[in-house]
Amino acid sequence: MAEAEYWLQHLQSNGFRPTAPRKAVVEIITSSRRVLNPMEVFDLARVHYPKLGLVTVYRTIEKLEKLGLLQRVHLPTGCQGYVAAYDRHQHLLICQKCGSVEYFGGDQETLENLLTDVEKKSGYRVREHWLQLFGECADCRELS
Amino acid sequence: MAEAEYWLQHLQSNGFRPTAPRKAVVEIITSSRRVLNPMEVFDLARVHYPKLGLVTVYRTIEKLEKLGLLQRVHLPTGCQGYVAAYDRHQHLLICQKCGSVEYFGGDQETLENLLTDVEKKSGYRVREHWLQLFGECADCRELS
DNA sequence: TTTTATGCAAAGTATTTGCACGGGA
DNA sequence: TCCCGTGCAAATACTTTGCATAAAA
Repeated sequence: MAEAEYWLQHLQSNGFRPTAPRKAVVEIITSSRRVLNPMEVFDLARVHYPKLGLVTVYRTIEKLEKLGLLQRVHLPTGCQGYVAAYDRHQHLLICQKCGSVEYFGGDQETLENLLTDVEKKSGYRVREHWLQLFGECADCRELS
Repeated sequence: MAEAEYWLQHLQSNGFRPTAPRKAVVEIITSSRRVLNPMEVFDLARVHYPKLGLVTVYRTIEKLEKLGLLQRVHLPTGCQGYVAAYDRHQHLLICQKCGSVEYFGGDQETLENLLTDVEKKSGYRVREHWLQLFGECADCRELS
């Protein structure tokens, strides 16, 4: 639970109190390999902290996102999913079977070449990019 | 308005009637260079067809999306935007100033190399991908 | 003791559904 | 005439806000 500890310290050093409800939310999110939406976080965190309110989940997610700890993820099925942000970019690799999410570094140079190429052809100045890949993770491929 | 005609024929050949409300919706969407959400489509289409109801906009969008004519676009600001689908992929180039959207072909080989590289490193089997670029279009760059 | 955080309830917002009427085939 | 499509109203789902109480500093 080291990651959760770190998040709580991060909250604290930004003037937010590391309370029990926030701890419950943070622990669920940091220990999940999947994208979770607010209701899922609520249901999971409530097991450990039954008094938790859904509103607190929303408010905690909002703060974590602003601090850059949490990243919102857009999926074909919905856009209120969140995962721990290990990168500023949405360079995600999402398993369509088990829902697990991971970041990939990829070949930075290849991607930059692609962006430069598009800039030349289109006349755009590219400032940001989202790249998300969907497929089957190694574990799910083994099982099938 | 050739594109709108084509969409209406497409609707018709799939058993849906080319009615006046649908025509109003289709004309707005096919003539827009920007991503539009259902309410924007409603407001714009209503100018030409005042009796239009918002529900019909939702239902028409749903049909157009299923037929593959319309594609839902996820943006940082929201996920209920739609643009004409000229490609199965979300290879979009979006202007952060004027909101205009275009598709880019890019260098297919470069992208495929990138995906293959990620597959090797991660053990994933990649089935789909989304690539969206955000920046400034040529017109907006000129103006600034 | 002071200030922030919480949970409930209520208010907004966005989207979908039920249904009687209207219009295309 | 028949059936699909429409718009209204109501229902539903999701998210935010107001406020009195509770908990942290």
